[in-house]
Amino acid sequence: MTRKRNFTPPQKATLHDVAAKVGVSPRTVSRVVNKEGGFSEATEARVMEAITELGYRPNLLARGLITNRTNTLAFIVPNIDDPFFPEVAQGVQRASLNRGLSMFLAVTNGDPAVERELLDRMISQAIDGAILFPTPGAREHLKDLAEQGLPMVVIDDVVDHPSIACLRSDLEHGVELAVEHLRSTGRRTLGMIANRSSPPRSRRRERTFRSLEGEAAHVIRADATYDGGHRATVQMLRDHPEIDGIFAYNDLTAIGAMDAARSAGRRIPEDLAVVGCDDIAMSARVSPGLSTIRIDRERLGTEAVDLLARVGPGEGERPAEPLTLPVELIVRQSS
Amino acid sequence: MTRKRNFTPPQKATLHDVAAKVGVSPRTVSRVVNKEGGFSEATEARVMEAITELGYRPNLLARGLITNRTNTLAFIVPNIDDPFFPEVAQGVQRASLNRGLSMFLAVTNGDPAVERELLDRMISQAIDGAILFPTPGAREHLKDLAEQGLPMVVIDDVVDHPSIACLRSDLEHGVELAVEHLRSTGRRTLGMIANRSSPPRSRRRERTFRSLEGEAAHVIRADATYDGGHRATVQMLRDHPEIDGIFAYNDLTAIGAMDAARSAGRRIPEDLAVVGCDDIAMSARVSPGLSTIRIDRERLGTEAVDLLARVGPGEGERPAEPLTLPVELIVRQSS
DNA sequence: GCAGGTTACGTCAACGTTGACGTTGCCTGA
DNA sequence: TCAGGCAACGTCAACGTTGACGTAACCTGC
Repeated sequence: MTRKRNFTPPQKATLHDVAAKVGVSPRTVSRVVNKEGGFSEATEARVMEAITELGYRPNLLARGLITNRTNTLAFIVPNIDDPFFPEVAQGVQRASLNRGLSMFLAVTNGDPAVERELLDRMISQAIDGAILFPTPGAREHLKDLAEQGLPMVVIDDVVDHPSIACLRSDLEHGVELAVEHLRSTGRRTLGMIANRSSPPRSRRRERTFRSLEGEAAHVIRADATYDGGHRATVQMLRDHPEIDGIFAYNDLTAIGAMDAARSAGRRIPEDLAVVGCDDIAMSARVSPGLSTIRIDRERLGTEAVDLLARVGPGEGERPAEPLTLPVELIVRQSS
Repeated sequence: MTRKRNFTPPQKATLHDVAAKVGVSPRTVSRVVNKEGGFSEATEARVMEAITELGYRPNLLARGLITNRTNTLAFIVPNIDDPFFPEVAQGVQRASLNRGLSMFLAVTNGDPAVERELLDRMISQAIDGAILFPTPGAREHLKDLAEQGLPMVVIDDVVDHPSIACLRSDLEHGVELAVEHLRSTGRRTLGMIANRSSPPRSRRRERTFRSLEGEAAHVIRADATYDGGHRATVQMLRDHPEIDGIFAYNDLTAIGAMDAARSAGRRIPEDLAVVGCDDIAMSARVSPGLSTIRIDRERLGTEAVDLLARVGPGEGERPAEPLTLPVELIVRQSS
């Protein structure tokens, strides 16, 4: 392959270049860059000057190769169409920047194989840690990775391993609040739209709902999307027309449910009350406004980064019990 | 600092480990890993076996250090609360994965200093390229970076440099469609809510609107958010009560405008028509449904990655004219 | 006046990989 | 029969940085 590049390849400056310019050894420049100490103020000044003059930037690959740290973390989400995840990502990035970290964001579309592929690649990139909403069936794989020394934070799932920290929203309490609220407004028969692709052992909303509603609980599992909620509701209202209150896995699902219910001729909230979960921005905007369980998404992100730092290298502490963040019931017009 | 780690440090396998196990030189293993050829099938089989057995993964830092490629790109957006950007990000990631690239996502909050900081950091990480919606005043800085050899794609702005490619939606046509549509439904006085923090030379929606409406055009600049739209509308309807049609910078702004207008006692669309821009998912859900100019966000992302590959190393071609993607008018109930 | 310490450096090797180039051994054709 | 070529390796250095260690000069206290 012929190289047709005709402008000067803009050689990046290295420690050596800076050192040569100042007349010291690269090691001394390195010391200045990393503020290790062991240099005079005069030297420091001259080095700093040369650095700005040459536009020197440390090569993080070389540094990472030897220190085994890259100041980089991965944040892995099942999807990005649901505004919930970008908002958590916002929190993750903010907290990362505060700690001098960069964030890789990746989307799995709920596919464990994709998750695996992404994590493998991230490991090759020598990330310092990963924060993720695990896909179903990922537990063993995650333990493998942890075994290889990758610090991780899993959100809304529990994996028992010394270098995996767990972070959760208090969904159990959220579901209680939702059901209690629906009951208190006189609803007699409740249905729930659960998430088809939740990891089986972490169907916490569904489990709590069932425990509150008993054996006859009406639960349909659907995709955690607008369409999933729509379709599930059509079926639910057809099979059990007596249902007059729905708790949905998340707000997108709930909004789909509301639209489906109205198409089926139900008035909201008169004939059917709907409560969602997350409190995405959209929920306050739809009509009628969607009642929901609010999760503090920004905080979820920042806490995840904090936790990750705590399971990271240098900290021998075993991560404590899963950290649980509180939730809040927001009542709007849909219930 | 004392090391209290008590489980075996999970030494990652290297080329040397694999080589030792198989009884060949690391160079041969490298050849197999990279499918360079120059090895027998028997050797390949034994190497592959050892690789899976040891769980060997190439160290991308070491590889990048020598090849100067990391198969990594940065995608930099002004914010992530506006669903528009995550959806573009989705496209970017999908296209990236197809090409074997990883994506760094970063959010600037519209601050040029943050953008600069982020890009600098990315460069230190030796990314292969960057895709970004530039912040105002970033042009010179971007040229600096391009000069240092970073391939870039800027979206919805134009920067003239051989290693910067430009990608745009046909917003001019979009604005024409919107204004034409509002006029054709009988609106007499139009207002526009523009984006306060657009780079001055790329206020394309605003410029087109002004060129269509003439000198007396009613334009207010606001933050490109729900609240920005809300506030701008309050002011606009107070100062110019005769306005009966609004074109907003984006859908979030438009939805804010609708809410503000209704609070001010206007019926939509009877008293005031509103048209947005983007067609985010929310726009079909709000009530009344928001008419808007649809931008194919996924495609924007994938085209950006394609373009980036074309300005990347090895391709001597100067990027052609800015690539322009078509837009589409979606009429709903708000107009 | 000198042991001992401190400050401000320098030297060297190593991190894991690949580019450039060298070296076998076998096959081929005239 | 042997020059020439090719397949299948191996060797060595380099990428840019930092950890470990060495050292010269100077200071300190007694």
